[in-house]
Amino acid sequence: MDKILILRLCLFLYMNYKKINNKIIIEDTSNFNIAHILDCGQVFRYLNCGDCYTLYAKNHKCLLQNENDCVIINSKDIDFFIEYFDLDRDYTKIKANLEKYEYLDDALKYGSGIRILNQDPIEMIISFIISANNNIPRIKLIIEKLCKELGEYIDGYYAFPKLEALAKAEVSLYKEIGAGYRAEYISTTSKMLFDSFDIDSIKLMDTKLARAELMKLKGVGSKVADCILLFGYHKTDLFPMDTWSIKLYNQLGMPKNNDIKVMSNNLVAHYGTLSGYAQQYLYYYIRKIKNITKTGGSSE
DNA sequence: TTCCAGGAGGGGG
DNA sequence: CCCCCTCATGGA
Repeated sequence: MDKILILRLCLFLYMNYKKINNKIIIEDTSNFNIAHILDCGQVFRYLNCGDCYTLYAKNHKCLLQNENDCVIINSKDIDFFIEYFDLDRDYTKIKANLEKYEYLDDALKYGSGIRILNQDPIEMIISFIISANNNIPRIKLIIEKLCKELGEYIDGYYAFPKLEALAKAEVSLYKEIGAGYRAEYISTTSKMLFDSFDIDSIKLMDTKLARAELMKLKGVGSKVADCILLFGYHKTDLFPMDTWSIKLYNQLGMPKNNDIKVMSNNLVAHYGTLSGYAQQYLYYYIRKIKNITKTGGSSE
C-alpha cells in the first residue's frame, strides 16, 4: 500500500468523528456531552427544544441531538463546527492528566463530556463584557436582543452582529436591550475594535501579554480577559476568577489568600497549562451542586 | 428589603 | 500599588 493511503487509514481509525453529508457523527460520546458543553457557561446562544439543541455561533447554526448513543451535529457548515467543537483534540488525555488532582475527580465525572469551544473572539469580547456582574439567564437574553437588533437575518435566525454594526450603533440601543451600565463599554469597545485594535495579533502573544492587551478595552478586566482568551483563543494557562472560583478556592486546599490575583496565580501554578480546563470542570460542577442542594435535585 | 449574578472603572490614599 | 465605592438590572 502506498504511504498516503496508510496515513489516511490511520487518521480514519483515530478520528473520533465521521462526516456524512451535512452531518457530523460522534460515536464515542465519552468526551462529548451536548448538555455539558452548552451548560458550562462558555456559550450563550443556544436553545433547548426537548431532545435536541439549536446552537448559534457567529453567522453559523447547527442542530445537536442524541441518537442511538451517538451525537449528531447537523449543519450546512460542518467544517466550521469541527473546528468550533475542537473535535481533533484528545480529551481522554486531558482528563487523565487532570484526574490526579485532588477534588477534581468528582468534577471530571460530573462534567465528563465538557469541551472548550473555539469561539469567535469578537463574540467573546462583547458577550463577556455583558457577563460582568450579571447572571447567565439575563446575559443570554441581552445577547439575544443584541443579535436581533444588529445581527444579519440569515436562514431563519439572527447572526451575531458584525463589528461595523456594533461600532455604529447608538449607546441608547445598548441600554434599551438591558445592558445597563455596560452599554457604554460595549459601544466604546466596539469602536476600538472596529477602528484600530488588532484582534488577530492576540493569538500570537503569550497569555500574560495578551491579557494586558485585552484589558485596554473598556469593560474588560482580568476575569473577562481570561474568558476571552480561554473561549476565543484557546489559551489554557489561565484560571478565570469569578465569584464561584473565589468561593471554590478555599475548598481546593490552596494556600490561604484573599487577593484574587494571587489566588489566580496560585491556581495556574497548580494546574499549569491545564488550568483553563480544570476551571471549566470545576465551574460546571460547583454550580450544579449548589443548584441541586438549593432545589432538591432538579436541574435546568 | 437585601443579596446575588462568570466584575470593572475610577478616585483617593 | 491597593482599598473602597459605585455602576443597571431582575430574580430569589
